[in-house]
Amino acid sequence: MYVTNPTDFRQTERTAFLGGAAAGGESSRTIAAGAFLFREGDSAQFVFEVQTGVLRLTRVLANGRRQVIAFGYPGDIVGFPDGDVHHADCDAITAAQVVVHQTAALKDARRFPEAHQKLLGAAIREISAMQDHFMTLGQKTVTEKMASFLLVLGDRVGTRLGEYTEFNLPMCRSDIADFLCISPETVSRTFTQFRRRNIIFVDQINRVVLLDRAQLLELSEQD
Amino acid sequence: MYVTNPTDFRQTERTAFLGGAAAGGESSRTIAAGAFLFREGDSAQFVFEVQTGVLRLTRVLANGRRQVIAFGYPGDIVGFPDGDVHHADCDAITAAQVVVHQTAALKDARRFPEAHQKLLGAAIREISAMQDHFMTLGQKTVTEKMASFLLVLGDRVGTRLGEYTEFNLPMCRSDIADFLCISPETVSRTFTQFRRRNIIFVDQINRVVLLDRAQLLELSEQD
DNA sequence: CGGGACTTTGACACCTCTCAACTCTCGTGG
DNA sequence: CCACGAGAGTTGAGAGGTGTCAAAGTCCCG
Repeated sequence: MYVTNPTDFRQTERTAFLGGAAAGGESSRTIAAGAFLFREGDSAQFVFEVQTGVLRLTRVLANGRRQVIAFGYPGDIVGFPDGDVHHADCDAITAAQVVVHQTAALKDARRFPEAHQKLLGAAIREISAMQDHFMTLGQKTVTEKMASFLLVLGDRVGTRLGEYTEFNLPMCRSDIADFLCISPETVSRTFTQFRRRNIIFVDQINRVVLLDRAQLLELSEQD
Repeated sequence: MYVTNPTDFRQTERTAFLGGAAAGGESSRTIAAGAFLFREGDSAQFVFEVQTGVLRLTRVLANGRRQVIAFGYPGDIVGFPDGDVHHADCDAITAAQVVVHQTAALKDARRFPEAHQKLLGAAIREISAMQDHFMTLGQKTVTEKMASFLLVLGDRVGTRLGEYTEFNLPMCRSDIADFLCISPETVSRTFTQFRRRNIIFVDQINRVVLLDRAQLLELSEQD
């Protein structure tokens, strides 16, 4: 999950990544909240398709600064290897279920054309989404980043409440901060600012209602 | 080409992307300096492997802000589509030669297992490099970004001059700025700072000699 | 009720951007 | 051969957004 223009995700394939056929030896797996799916440096034997729950991909710089590279929502693929190892940590923000797929399929298009095909599709969509995320990280102000983030989540996981959209924020403020490359304090300040302007409503700390989608859209691309 | 830890590129496959066999209908093509290979919105019929020269991938935000997503150096693949279209502009900074490969191969693993295989490999390496670039954009100061950038270029395209490394910077200052998400003035100031500290030597405006690689390395990861 | 983690809020500093002027390079044309 | 202009790069001054540090508030859970 990257912060992109909301429209981008409408093209995204949401169907189960692996069909019924055992194309490469997939199986299912459950991860408890807080548990790690893999860690940086682990041998990359599998890639994972998120079915339920939310995952978190992170990397840590030598000096301790942390980057949240992506959130893994249902439909996302996580675990594309760097060579033969994972080069990010992946843990579960909420309890999650994933489909496990052997990376062997990555290396043998002849034996697993079906799985291979879909993995390449997923990889290309990932590249596309990451390029969008570059725009967000590099060219946007804090307000624009937060507005984009809320819009994307609303579109991907929101439920309609009349003319409003409501959704959960399972990740903590500092996860959002490290994802958008800003400080947790600034995340908090921006939430407050949005609340004061009646753009969002936050009843519980991780439950958000988008009250004014139009204004959010404007804020997400303002000059 | 992304700004990553120099070590990452040693793993990168440098061999020609397409073997001798006509696996998907490739051909070669020359691009003049300044000419466009494709533009955002163009139907994505081909992906390209850079053989010689340097390409530039850019996107423009609605308000005119520009992001240089990547530089395409020999060995890089550019043009992974977003759906059926390109979602970035690509033009040549210097005259360049590319191998043209039909995107049909992206969609048919059965007919083009060889090409498909290599494309997936390239895509996965691309994802890996982009994740590194996130670290650079989000977590690094201007000095760290510039130091990382110079180190990567030195490793990828530098020639040894005794204990020094020399290379060309075919892109202009504002390209570097838009790639690293900083202002051109700041790029210039950082060059000056590096020159004054005898870390680099700049004889012509786009010819750089790394005098003190150790210090650059330190600057690229300082806390 | 107490402790701890997370969040919010405030004050302040500083890094980087913006704006502006100046310099340098290079190509053109008198 | 020199003057000129255009574009890129450099340098400086000032402003502002965001980070840092610190303290207070909130929530959850034992």
